[in-house]
Amino acid sequence: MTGEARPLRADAQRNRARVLEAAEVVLARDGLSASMRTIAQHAGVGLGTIYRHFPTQEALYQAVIIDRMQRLIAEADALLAADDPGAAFFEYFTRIVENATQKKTLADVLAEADIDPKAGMADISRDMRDVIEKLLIRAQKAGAVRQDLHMPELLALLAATCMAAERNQWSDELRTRTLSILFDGLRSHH
Amino acid sequence: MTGEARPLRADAQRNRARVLEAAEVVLARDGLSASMRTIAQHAGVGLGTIYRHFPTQEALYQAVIIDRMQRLIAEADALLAADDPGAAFFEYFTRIVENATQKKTLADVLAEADIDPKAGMADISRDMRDVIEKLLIRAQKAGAVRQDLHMPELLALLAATCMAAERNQWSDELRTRTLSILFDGLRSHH
Amino acid sequence: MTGEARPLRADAQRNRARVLEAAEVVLARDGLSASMRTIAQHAGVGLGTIYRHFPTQEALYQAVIIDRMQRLIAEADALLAADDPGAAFFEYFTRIVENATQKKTLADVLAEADIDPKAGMADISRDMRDVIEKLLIRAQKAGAVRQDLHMPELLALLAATCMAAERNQWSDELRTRTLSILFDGLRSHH
Amino acid sequence: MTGEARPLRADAQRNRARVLEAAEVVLARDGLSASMRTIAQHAGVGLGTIYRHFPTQEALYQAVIIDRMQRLIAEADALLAADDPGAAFFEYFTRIVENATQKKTLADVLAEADIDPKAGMADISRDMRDVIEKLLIRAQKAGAVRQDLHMPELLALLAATCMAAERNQWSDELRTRTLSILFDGLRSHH
DNA sequence: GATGAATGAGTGTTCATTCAT
DNA sequence: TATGAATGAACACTCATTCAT
Repeated sequence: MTGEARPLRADAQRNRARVLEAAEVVLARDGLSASMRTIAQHAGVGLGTIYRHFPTQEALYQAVIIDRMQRLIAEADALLAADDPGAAFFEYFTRIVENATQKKTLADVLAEADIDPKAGMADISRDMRDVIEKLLIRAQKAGAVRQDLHMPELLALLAATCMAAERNQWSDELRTRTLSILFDGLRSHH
Repeated sequence: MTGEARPLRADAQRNRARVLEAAEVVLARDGLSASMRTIAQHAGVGLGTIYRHFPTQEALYQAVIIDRMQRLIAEADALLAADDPGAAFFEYFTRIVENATQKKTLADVLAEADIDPKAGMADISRDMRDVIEKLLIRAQKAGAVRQDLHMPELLALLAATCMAAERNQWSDELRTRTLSILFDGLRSHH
Repeated sequence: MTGEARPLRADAQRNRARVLEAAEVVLARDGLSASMRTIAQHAGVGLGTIYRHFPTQEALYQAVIIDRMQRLIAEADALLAADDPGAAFFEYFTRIVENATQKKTLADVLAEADIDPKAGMADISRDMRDVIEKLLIRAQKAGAVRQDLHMPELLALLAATCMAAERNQWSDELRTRTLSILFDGLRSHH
Repeated sequence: MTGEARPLRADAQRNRARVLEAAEVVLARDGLSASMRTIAQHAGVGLGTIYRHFPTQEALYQAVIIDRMQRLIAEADALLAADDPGAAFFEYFTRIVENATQKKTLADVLAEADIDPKAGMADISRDMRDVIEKLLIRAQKAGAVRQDLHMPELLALLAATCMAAERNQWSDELRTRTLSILFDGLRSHH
């Protein structure tokens, strides 16, 4: 009833979080060959504990991705209110790619954002898509982004960049240089 | 060393080719979950035959990729002699992405072209890299591509586009639109 | 022994009964693949509560069986005082088989009644045996059942019929017809 | 090429037989809790070898049962040509129950013979059924078995007896006595 | 050289049981 | 006392790889 209350439930929440975190780390390290057993060890919990929180390996993976997308989507709010719509747009693009570089596994979802609205992923994908679309429209209205850029190719480029950044562990410098080139293609040619 | 002719050699070559081809098809269809047995069945050979030619699953996959890269590299020759160096450069970029869309599995290697020169892949990756570099330099000299575009970011963008095209099965239209945007970023701003 | 009343004892008894009932239902439905968790859910109690009352899955199953045997044994009392000992004997046999058809899981114990006096089962099995024996002797004295029928083969036939009825879910008609044949074998040939 | 030829194939056949035999033994000993690993160890083969021959645990179990039924069905041929149809009928019934006592696991199928024609079991069950029906009809024509005995109750009684004999490991004496009683019920009352 | 039977480590998943709350 | 979160042994099954034929 107080701030510190409900210790049992708290422990469970804590384990859930530990599993999620471990899954993120192990997935980043081992890729798709990560095993549930390894994740359990990494999280310092029993194998069964994972299954208490996530009924399936796939469910766990989805939860990892959803978790990260939620955080990313939350970051967009501030940018949607930013003074410079163009800067906001490019910053968010950059932020997403940075995130992929660090954490991996995001790309797959972004990849499917425009394509495969599977299971519980559908909603969150749509949310991400919507947020990106809003930033795009604002930036276009401000004349910072070319008018003939539409969502399909924007998502395609975003997904592509994330995948490569994640897979090849782009350095900060490479990311900067690469995005700089890419952004030149997205900007208005007055 | 032997007095006899080598009719079997022809058969062996044939089997090797059959396995390679089957591996390409099955990898494209089943992705990483493709099994050696499936490939053997598809090739119409015994499981052991695969192992005679390729010591390891990984070796087979590498061979598939090398095979495709060789063909892609060969395609570059004509373009290196083309009249319009800019068009040649963009055409080759497009060609590689098309290839990824159709056949899958290429992206991974391209991805690593600038990074992970593992095993026998090193040489062919370097060849590919060289060919691309030559096309780039010609195009830059002709003023068709910006001077400040260097190999790392070019390869990064190429890898990114291939991965996404392969994974998300870009339609012809999406590929055209996406590359059009991207190419605007690569071009010279006079 | 304590100075306090025991209102909780009533709750405990109630939970024990609920678990027992749920176990019967779930065992009938799911057979041996029934899980403790399912039973707990069905009973509307926590998993731990089952273990408070029954230390082991096996103990619970035994309790279910003992419970049912007790009820069956109780039914025998009236028949032991019945006017027609022959009818009483055959009716009880029939009743037991009917019970097996409806509820499942009884057969296994009956099966072991003459054989495996394990754990707390021993007593109740003996009670059941005694009651059957009494009915048999009365029926034999009344000339309704052949003299050379002894307990081992009677129990064997009873167990056999229960198992099959339970496993194959005999219809009422099949049970009637089958027992009719069987009973002809048990009757006296004058 | 001679009687001893084809060693490779022979080995495979041999392993299949070994697995089948081991499965029979282990199933008899451990019941349904028998594990594939245990069977493999018992057979002296690797775990994968079982799966080479039987795609599924269920498939293996079915194969065990089918194997035994085939042998039993083969035994019926001689009896179908016997001089005394009544004796032949009762002998076959006895033979099947004996078999169940020794080997276990047969009962389940017999149980389902009249009921659940699942998968590849259907044919062999039908064969068994047919053979029993032929023996029954001959015995009825010879006046040795009551006319009003029909297949459903005959199969029910056979299944029942097999189950109990198998589960409770009837001694020879118990089997003789029990069947003797039962057969009195099957015979004609002139 | 070609075959495919054999192998067993490894995987995802279930479930009886324990114990902190 | 009741709860259900945690545990991990156990299971069916897959698949890269080896090797006898």
